[in-house]
Amino acid sequence: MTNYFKSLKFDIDAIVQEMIANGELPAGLDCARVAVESPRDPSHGDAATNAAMVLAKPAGMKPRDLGETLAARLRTLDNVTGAEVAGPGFVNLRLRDTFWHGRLQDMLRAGLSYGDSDLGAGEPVNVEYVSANPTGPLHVGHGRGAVVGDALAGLLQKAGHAVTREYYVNDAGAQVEELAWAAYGRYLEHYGADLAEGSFAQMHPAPLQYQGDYLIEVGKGLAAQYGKRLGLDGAVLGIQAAHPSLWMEKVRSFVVAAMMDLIRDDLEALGIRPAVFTSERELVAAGAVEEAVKTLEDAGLVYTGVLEPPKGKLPDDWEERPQTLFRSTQFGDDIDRPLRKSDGSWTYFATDIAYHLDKIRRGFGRMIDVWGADHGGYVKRMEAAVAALGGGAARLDVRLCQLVKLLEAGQPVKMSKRAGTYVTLREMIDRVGRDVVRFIMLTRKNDAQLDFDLAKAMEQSRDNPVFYVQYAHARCCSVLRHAAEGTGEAALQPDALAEADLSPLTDPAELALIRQLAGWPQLVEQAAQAREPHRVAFYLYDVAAAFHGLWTKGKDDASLRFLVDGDAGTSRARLALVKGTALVVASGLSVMGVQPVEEMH
RNA sequence: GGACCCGUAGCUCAGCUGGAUAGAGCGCUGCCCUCCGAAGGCAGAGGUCACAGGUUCGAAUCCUGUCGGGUCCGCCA
Repeated sequence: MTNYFKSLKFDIDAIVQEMIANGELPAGLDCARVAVESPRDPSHGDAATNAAMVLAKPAGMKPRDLGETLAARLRTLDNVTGAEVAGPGFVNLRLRDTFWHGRLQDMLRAGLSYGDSDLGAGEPVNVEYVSANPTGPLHVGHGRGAVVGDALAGLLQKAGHAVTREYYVNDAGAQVEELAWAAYGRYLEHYGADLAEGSFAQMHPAPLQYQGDYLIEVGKGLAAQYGKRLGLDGAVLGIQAAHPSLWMEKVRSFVVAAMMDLIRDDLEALGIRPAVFTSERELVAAGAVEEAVKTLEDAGLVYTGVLEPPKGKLPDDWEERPQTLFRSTQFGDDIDRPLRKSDGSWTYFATDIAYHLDKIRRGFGRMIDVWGADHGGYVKRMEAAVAALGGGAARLDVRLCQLVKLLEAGQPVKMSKRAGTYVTLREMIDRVGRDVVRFIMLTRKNDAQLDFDLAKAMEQSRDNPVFYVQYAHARCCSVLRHAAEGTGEAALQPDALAEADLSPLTDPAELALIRQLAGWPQLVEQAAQAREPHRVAFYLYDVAAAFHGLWTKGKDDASLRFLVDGDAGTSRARLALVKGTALVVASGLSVMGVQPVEEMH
């Protein structure tokens, strides 16, 4: 149990049980709301509990009186040097220095796995993120979803869940068909066709939606694979467009594969590799939608009905008509949602229900989807559908990511595809580096808009959290390198340092740093439960601040330097602290998918 | 008209699922380099936590309403 708050809570629970046995407290007290946390103000001690305030009322006692009784018993614990009642009834605990030295040993022995928790109990969780339509390269908004999803997956993994990272390929539907038209157009152009005239324009009179340059490559690729015979099965096509029934299937799968390669490369540049890619098209072809709808029908949750027209601005082509509806209102949605389009085909919602049923069948009772904020209106119905499919046993948790606003030294970057000022995720990564992208994307909670300043991201100052945290790690490494010249590498291994005599660590700033580091296991659990990976970034910033502060103290007071001339014992104890700091920072960064830096340049 | 998110220092944002005197960075004021990296650190000024009610020992946090900003609202995925 590396989360020391939990072990203190355990001690308090034991005391309460003992008091109940003695008749000092009535039986049947609920200790669930008893909490142990670190006080905001360090002068209040090392840990505080609200036990007296929470239990006072059911016990029929005054909080401060109960607090005094608890405090008296807590003082008898080995690690406790003081327990006082304060404020409305807090019991503040002061812990022996050796207790903190023990925590430092914990982290040295655990290494990078310090903070691993069994909270998740190996429960499988499916985390689906990005899932951008395979119609082009990823943009920076996708990047945020990718980073948040991946870090959340890492966090849940650290908290003890069996995590599967997944990407849903939306390779069915009208958009992909439109993409295929564009690719086919590029293919014809490769052979010199003018799309504005002739058969292509007749068959596809509307302007093409997808005009990215990356499709020129796809057109070339089609030509390389099929020559001039694409769609004509042996006959030579020339530059005239053939009926889509002759080529659509081939072009669609070709262009989707090409786009997915593009996207996979973009993700790879961020160090992200989803373990599972699920194809919408394959699900539909396998009859998964019919099956899912039948499941809902059997549960009596599907009916034919007429929806009220939406309030506010009405779509131009609105007409009232009966349609196939899912009773999502029974699960907290505002209105029931349609499963079929007017042409009888399934809505996207229906196929998405099938997809989530597929996840449930693969053994995931818990699913997390990371979506862009523009899908906000879709959350309730999807969570409702999963609740319906799982019969209460399955749960979907959707996390929305707000927009990323791109800045250049404080000025908004105007993004326009036409003007060529559009910044792709890849360009962003090439410019500032993948670790910087990953870290900055986690410096805001997911449901708040994120300002990403390309210039500031590279700045080397405290204003830039990536730099500040990396700098702390680099400083640790620098001290350890320095020390290694005297003692050799072996003596600086974590296991060796864990055996060191840590009693020289008595300065308040040193103990405060250990306290900060020892909070890592608790932070992992709380952030995982809240599904908020950004907390890791803020935590590491605080750790870095504590470390930089301690470092500079050594400037003013030579006796506080990490390496003290002529005092091998103190130096060794402080090296243990430096190593512990490096380990916790590295452990946190690894959850975020960021590589710790050993030297700054 | 409705749903979801946001409103905390001049600016950008944290706030540990209800705890004590609400925190950090930037900016402002004043300090600290013969010394393991000053790419850092210390101190000061700056707040009716949008507003009004409610819940209780206790609210920035939970509930209701109001105001302001964003996203979205059959047959796009």
